[in-house]
Amino acid sequence: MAKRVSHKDSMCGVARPLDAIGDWWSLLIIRDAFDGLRRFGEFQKSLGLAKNILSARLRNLVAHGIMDTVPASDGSPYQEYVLTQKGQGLFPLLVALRQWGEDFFFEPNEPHVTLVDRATKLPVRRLELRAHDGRMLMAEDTVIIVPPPVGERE
Amino acid sequence: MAKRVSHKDSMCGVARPLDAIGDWWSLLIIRDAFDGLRRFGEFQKSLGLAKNILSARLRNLVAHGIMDTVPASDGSPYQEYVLTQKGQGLFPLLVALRQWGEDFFFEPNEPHVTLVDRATKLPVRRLELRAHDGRMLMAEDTVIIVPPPVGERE
DNA sequence: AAACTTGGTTTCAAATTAAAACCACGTTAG
DNA sequence: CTAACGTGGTTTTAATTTGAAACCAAGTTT
Repeated sequence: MAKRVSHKDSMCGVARPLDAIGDWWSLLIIRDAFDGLRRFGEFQKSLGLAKNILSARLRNLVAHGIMDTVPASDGSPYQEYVLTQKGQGLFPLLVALRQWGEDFFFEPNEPHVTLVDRATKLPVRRLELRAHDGRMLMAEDTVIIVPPPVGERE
Repeated sequence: MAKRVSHKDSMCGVARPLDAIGDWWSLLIIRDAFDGLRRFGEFQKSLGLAKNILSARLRNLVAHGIMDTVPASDGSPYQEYVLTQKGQGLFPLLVALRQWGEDFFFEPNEPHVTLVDRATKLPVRRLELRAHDGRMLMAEDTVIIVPPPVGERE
């Protein structure tokens, strides 16, 4: 899980994150964490994956600073897994994934769970990419630029 | 790659998409496609992955309707791989991944590539989740709701 | 003290991934 | 015409990962 440093030595801004969460289960674990699950057993029951795999994934997430272990909140002698700030930073990604799923993986009238504003119970807005000045941007309206070589930055 | 139907029979709005793009390489291929790459060889050179794996991934992406093959645009007798509408729908997710990467995978002053508005060359805005009425929402301000059972929807 | 629960680790078979060799087709060079 | 070459793969084979199931340890309940 660690040695995917591609031929280009330093990994780019997309590849680096993927190294931390780029497998099937990790994002599902994180989603469950956002839904309030904290205990090993809860994750396992919710996801139905083998315990050794869950164990490895949680260890990996903790190693990457995405989750953290804390002593159990109730009296029990076990630990719980909670999202760090870094982990919570994945919320928009999860929303993007969900919205894409809604758009393309469900029949027009197929029912599916919805993410709603807790206060109003209304569905959240669609994520949209905007320019600095607020214009909406499509993929074609953007470019990737590489940073100027060191020494040339003011 | 197909048989991950978890214990719960029908997969949720997060798991379904992950079945299509939930591996390390697929998203990198898609990002390269957004960057304008189209040919087998271009992807392989850019990503440095084994040809059989690239072949399998492209086949999978095409099978999921995320990419499509078209006859080569120049005269060459080969085909090219282009993003479908569904594939282009992944742009926000890619932006989310990139922004998260920038936030947590680079040192404060470490240079990294940036996504900018093609027109102004200014960095794009941060993706933000907003309520129906435009309020910004944090993860804790949202809930997942399940659709009402069939027959109870007006 | 026997059984049970929780949270794992170990073992081992099966599936996936990766590297490398091979191959087919069309183009270019001699 | 034929040999070498570039592109876009497939096949073969070995290494790595995954997953199911068994096992285990510590603490709790009966």
